Amino acid sequence: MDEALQKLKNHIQETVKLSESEWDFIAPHFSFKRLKKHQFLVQEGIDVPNEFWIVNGLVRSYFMEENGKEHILQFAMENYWVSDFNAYQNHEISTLNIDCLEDSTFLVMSFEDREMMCERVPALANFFRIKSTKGFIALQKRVMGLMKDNAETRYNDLIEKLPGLTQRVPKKYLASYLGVSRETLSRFSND
Amino acid sequence: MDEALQKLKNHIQETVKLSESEWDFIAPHFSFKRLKKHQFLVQEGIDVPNEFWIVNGLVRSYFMEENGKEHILQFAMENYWVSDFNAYQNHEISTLNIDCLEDSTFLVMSFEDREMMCERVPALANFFRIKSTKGFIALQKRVMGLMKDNAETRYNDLIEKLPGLTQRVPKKYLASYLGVSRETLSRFSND
DNA sequence: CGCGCGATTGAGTAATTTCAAATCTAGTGG
DNA sequence: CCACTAGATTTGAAATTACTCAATCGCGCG
Repeated sequence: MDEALQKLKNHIQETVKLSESEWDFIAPHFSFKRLKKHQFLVQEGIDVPNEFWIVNGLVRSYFMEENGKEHILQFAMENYWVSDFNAYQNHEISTLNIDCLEDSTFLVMSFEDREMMCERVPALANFFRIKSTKGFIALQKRVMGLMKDNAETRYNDLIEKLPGLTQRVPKKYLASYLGVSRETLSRFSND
Repeated sequence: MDEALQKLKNHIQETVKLSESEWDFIAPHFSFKRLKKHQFLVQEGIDVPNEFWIVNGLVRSYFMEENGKEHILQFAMENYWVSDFNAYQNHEISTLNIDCLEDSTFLVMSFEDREMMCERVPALANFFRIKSTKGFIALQKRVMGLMKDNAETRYNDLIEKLPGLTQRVPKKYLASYLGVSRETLSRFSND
């Protein structure tokens, strides 16, 4: 836990400066969570009072169609912030599932604490502002890829952006993230 | 200009509280810009020192493939913030074009001013933090739509989300936004 | 040893694209 | 105000691409 908090402190300070007193104010509002592979961080149909910073491990967030088809929205690992941000921000029930692809550990922050801390610690508001902006930019690139590139190009971009992911997750998950059937992925992924 | 600034003040205050002195500090850092239909706000290959708040009008941001195909990333109108946020945030040259689909007016803010104002006026940092988060959520819904829905469903969702857009822009632009050919759009859009 | 999950391969099908041509429409200049 | 033209839309048909369904293969683990 203490080690995790120290990592988080470093993570935040890569983006903004935090005084010791600011950090001492913030730190107690995080709790620690440990999950095993296949356990859920967020489940469809349930409230989402928290967002999570991944200390260690690997998760996927995905949604299901009525017919049962799964679509992976994101893979997230060490240093990523994850949640169903729509449900979290707007106090709705989740439409996403987030489960662990590996044993994972998290620091947990509630919505109320986040808003309160952002009011009290401007540097933290700036931190999340910049993080959100970068998240927005990353998603925009994803949309551009979906519109411009075929599945094979998107596959190559993915393994370039997250090398090692291929070794950590079954290919069917990569297909689900890329938006193609496993069969199609299988036909052009030659390794 | 003054009228535009007043509108912006209201817009910001829908999300956060701003004192009069805070507003008086912020307001002078915006400039006013007026463009006619077909003129460009942002152009591919050029620096993007500014982001823009749309006072009035309608723009599209789009990117081009090497082969010349255009893909519309966003339609933006009154009250929207637009820019090539990737280029703007990371001081890169633009990969996007943004042009006016109607005569439009804007309030202009530079990157340096934004960062400086967010440091000095925490409420503004919170404003942009929340705006970014909502933008992220909206984009995520777009990605989900692209993965889950066929073009016809995406079309219906679009005209539901932005009614009136159909009357304001040629259908080929809607097709470009949706990620289908105009011919395909034509075959299911019956009005 | 065999079960089960994941990956691959094949064949047929569905959806969308591309190319081409015809039709319609709105804005411009005379 | 009208005629004209460029742009926008529609329609048809062929070609492409990815999907689904089905069968098989491969491998790790109990």
